[in-house]
Amino acid sequence: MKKRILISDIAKALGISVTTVSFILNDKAKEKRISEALTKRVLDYVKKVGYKPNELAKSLRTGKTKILGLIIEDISNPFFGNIARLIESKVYEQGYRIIYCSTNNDVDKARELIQMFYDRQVDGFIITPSDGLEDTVKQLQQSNIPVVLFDRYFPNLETDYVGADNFQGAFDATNHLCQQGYKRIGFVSLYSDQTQMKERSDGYLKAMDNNKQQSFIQKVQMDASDDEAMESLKDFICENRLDAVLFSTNYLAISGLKASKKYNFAMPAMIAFDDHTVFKLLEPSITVVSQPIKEIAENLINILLLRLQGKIKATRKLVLPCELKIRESTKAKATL
Amino acid sequence: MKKRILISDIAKALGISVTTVSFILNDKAKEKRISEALTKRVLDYVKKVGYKPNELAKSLRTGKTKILGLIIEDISNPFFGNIARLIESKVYEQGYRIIYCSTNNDVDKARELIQMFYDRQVDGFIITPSDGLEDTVKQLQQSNIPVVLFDRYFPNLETDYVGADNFQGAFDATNHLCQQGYKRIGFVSLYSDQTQMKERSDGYLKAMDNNKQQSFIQKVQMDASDDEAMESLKDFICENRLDAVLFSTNYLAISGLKASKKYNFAMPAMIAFDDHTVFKLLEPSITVVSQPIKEIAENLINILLLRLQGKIKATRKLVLPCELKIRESTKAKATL
DNA sequence: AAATTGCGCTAAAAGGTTTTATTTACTAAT
DNA sequence: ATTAGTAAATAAAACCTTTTAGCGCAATTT
Repeated sequence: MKKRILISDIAKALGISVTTVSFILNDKAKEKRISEALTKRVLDYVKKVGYKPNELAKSLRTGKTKILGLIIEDISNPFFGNIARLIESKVYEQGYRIIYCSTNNDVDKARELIQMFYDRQVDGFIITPSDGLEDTVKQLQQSNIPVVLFDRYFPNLETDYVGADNFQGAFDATNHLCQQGYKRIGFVSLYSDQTQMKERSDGYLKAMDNNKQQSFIQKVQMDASDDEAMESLKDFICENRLDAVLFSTNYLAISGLKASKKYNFAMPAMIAFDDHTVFKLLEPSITVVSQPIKEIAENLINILLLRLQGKIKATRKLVLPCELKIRESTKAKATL
Repeated sequence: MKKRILISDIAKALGISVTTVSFILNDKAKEKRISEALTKRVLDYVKKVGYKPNELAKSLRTGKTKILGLIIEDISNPFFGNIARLIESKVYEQGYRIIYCSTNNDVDKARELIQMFYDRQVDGFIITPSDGLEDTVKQLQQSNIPVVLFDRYFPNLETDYVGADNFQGAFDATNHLCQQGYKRIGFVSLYSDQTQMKERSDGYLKAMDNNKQQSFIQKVQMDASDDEAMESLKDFICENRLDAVLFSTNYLAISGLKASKKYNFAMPAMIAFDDHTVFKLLEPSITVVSQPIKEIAENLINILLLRLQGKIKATRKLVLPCELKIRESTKAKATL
């Protein structure tokens, strides 16, 4: 690791040209009809001295960096953290690297990050777009740089996308609550136009309609503090005398649980969207709608890699099924 | 964002040389005695056309990438996830970017990642070193590239380091358990030579000695599956009839909690090292030794930046105090 | 009058690759 | 004996910056 050795050093040492070495190193020996003897000689020498090409110079010349930009909402949320980890290792096997950043749902920050990654010439993007990022994504597409969205998308923009079946997930969860005999089932969501929220909301409403039940919906500001969220959740649950709640995200569910502790009211039956370590451990354990994290990560990478290789033209939208993991928090309501 | 504009385009458009533009863009206008009029003219034009230099070319020339490598144990552990997020935003303000990767405590992977980052010419490293990484870190130092370790360090290697006062944290926690009247206090750790584990273990032992109590120690294999960990924890707690346990990491504590649920035994009084969302929510809530995450992140960055600017020579080792957050899991034991 | 200094700017090298276009030295065919 | 063709390798351009060294001129100093 002491002093970097260059391709020209190798050429000099072996008494051949830089070009030849480069061809051999880039697996173009056959194509360029370099003799097998020389190929072997070069390869052996390169291995012996441990030469590693300067990736910067390589990227400058080729225009490819082999780095992908991952723009997610919040790396400290286990849902995103786990996806990030899976993506990271998947991509790693393919010789690509990840640069990631969290936007915390701030459009301006998202725009800045994307610009920064663009300046660094990442080869492609995986983005959980925040509200208002449509233009930026469009610009990327126009610059001909592959983008795959996940978790949510823009209805008016043709993009690759991988996500869970939010409608079905919320629908199943709500149905499950109905079947268990709950009568006053609330839904907690965010003030946001993001598609995944809309879909979950639609799933809840559809199931409520099917079961001929009155619906209760509470939205929380995206930038609300934990305390604000807790207070409004307390009011929502208590004032409406809800006997069950579907939370549209795991952190909303956690705010709800904290609220029940802080304000000392009994949490009714509940289901959270997205699993979390907490939920299995609590007493009672919490029923969740679980997204297929692994499949999401795999498909994101696959689609992005295919794009990078120019192997697909039409945009791909992939919607993967959620799984309802039934735990103790939704046991059947004692019938009167 | 359509077609990249180059510095030469600007020079041509304004009828001046590339050099001049470069000087102005790099704040060397005064130093190089470029006239104010011209400086302004260039700056205005650059802003107008939205020119952004090609960072690759810049890095190739200067040898600086303004990218820092962050090598952590596991991005999906909230302790590391939170540190990563804090580091990310801190560093961002200073014009640096982060590339991160998780090692999952695998030395070989760690070595490979570091090599990869080195090849990409990151300007500096922040590393949670896994066992056996000493040589690699030493090589980096010899290559004159700044490295700051955190969470753990190598006693025989002079390096910058930021971490928590693990000894004191474990000592205080153990003392607290003693004061609450517990008599059979166990300590759960890992088979690992990492310093933070040793220090926590020492803190526990010292406190037990001071209180003239028998100590119980159980170690878990680092690569143990969740089930294996759970089983050995069950045995440890039940067979020794422990009335209190200090867990040396948050995920060990979580395994313990899962075990108590799975094997249906009552979890005795407990304290976990490192906080976790779960712990506040559980019934009873869990007392923790909490590391000063924010201070750790800030100091890591500060030290690394000072190094990068060549402003410090002597190595800095910073040990920050932990805080014992007392919750319900360690209420006083009913005296007989 | 000659030498030095200061000013405002620039040509060209350097950084380390990949890739295009070409050369050289053969062999085979006319 | 010349031409054509091909295998094996290479020189040089290109990628886009930063930075070194220096130019031409006017003003000042010796």
